[in-house]
Amino acid sequence: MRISALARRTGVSPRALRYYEEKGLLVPGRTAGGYRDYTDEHVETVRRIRILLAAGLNSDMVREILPCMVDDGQFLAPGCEDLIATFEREQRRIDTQIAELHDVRSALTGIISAGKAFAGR
DNA sequence: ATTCTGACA
DNA sequence: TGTCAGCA
Repeated sequence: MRISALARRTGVSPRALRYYEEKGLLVPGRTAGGYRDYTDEHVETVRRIRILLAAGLNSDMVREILPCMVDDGQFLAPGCEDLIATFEREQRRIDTQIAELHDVRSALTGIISAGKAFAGR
């Protein structure tokens, strides 16, 4: 199928589909005329890409995890056990990010109270 | 009519 | 990501 068909079947825009290819996430075949040629398998791949992206992972990680996914990521494909370590690093990164957001939040709280004091004069 | 690549008031 | 250009 061509790009517009895959777009309809996945709800993903042709623009995004081409972007996934640019990032090496989705690799379609090419027709003699140079048009991208997708299969039913690609439909499933796009769904997985959406899930991973929605989880906050960047395209580099999606690229490595994609070949390790089975049944929408509930299980890991054999030979991908090493990804667990990567996921744990990801969790630690998220933890530090959460901590940073807490700091920004408190800073805003301070600014807000200062602003109210000013307006209250 | 549709897709492709490249680019961005 | 959208969108427009200039092709095929």
